[in-house]
Amino acid sequence: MTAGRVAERREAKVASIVDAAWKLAAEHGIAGISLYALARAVGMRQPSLYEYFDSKHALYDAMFADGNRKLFERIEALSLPRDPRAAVKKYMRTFLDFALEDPARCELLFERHIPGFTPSPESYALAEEVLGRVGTLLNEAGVTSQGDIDCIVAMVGGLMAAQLSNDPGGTRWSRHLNRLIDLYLDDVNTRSTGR
Amino acid sequence: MTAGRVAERREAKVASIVDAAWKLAAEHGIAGISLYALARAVGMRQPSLYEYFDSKHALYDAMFADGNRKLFERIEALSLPRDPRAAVKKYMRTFLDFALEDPARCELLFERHIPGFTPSPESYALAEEVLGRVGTLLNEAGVTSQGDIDCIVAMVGGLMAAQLSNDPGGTRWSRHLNRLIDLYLDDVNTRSTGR
DNA sequence: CTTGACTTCCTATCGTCGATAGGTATACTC
DNA sequence: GAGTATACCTATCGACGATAGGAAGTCAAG
Repeated sequence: MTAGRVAERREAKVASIVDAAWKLAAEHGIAGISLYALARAVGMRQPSLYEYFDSKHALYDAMFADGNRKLFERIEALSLPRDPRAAVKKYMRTFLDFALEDPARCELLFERHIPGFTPSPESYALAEEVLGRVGTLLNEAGVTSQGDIDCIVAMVGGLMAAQLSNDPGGTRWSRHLNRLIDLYLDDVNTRSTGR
Repeated sequence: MTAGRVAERREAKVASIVDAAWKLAAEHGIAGISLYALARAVGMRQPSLYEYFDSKHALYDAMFADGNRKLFERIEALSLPRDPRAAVKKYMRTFLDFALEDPARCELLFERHIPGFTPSPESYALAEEVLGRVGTLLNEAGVTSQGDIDCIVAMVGGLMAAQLSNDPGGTRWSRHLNRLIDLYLDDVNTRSTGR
């Protein structure tokens, strides 16, 4: 597992390229990254990038994995309240804040903004880990059916997309998050304990 | 206003190009349209398209307007029930069905899938007409605050996006539409008639 | 320390794409 | 019938992602 100097140097370089790519994405949108500009940003010529990524999509895949890893870390660092409903709220709020703080990242991770790009199975596994936790958290809050989980996830996604495309940086949609969660969880409760 | 033979021929040609573009979009995705292929599909060479559209974005703009016009027509043809809640449901269902029946169109009209594309004010006005009707319909159903309208629109959008990207052609998310509308309208009701 | 292999970066070039320049034949107008 | 606008063409541009092939630097084995 110990990398060896070569592999270590290589990994560091890959990481620095991905970092530079995020900066360019923030400036020009996720689809606005040009390999020429990216190469110059890390002191290279464009073809040299192919030493580290087989294609532009491979770069996007690395960014996708990187973004999901950051999200996972932030969620890992969370100390969730005991109350399941409060935990769901905190989790979802953390997710929403993360998504909204970088539109370009959001486009890559949560919208299908790059024509033809599909994350590799390894990268997607990271995304599913985050989604899996939503499932268990919701379970603990009394949400057991997949349909209900789907609805809640879709609602949060809807808030995110609307916020991002109509009022980026604002809170016109995101501020409704907690209320919507309460609304839905109350309904689930009513349905399960005799209506 | 009467077109004259030249303008008439021109309009017909523009319409046929837009139609061909929708076909290509259905095949290769909205971003996968190449002007070369589009030109050949209507029996032209690529530069000749510039006789009808100043740029590719102008083509997208025409498609955006065309799509919204089709949506508006379908909504116009609707005979809405007197019951406001039923009317909202029927309207939203019509919208959702329309959105889901052509993923490529959906990407152009309701997601921001083309890097750098923003519809022209004239084209966007068509979209706002559809959105405006949602507002009045919801008003009649007792939803008066902008925040509530935002939430409902976001929820429907969330269902649409989730359905399209995770289960295109299916109903895993879209089938929850009516229930979600009921849930939210009930809540609005509870809030307004003393809680 | 030297040799040979691997790593890392380069220049040159390709094919595709959107876009422009400039020309020509057809169609309409006076 | 002459002049103009329309509608299409060929040729070419510049930007982009990608490939070919080579040169310098790094590193480990003898």
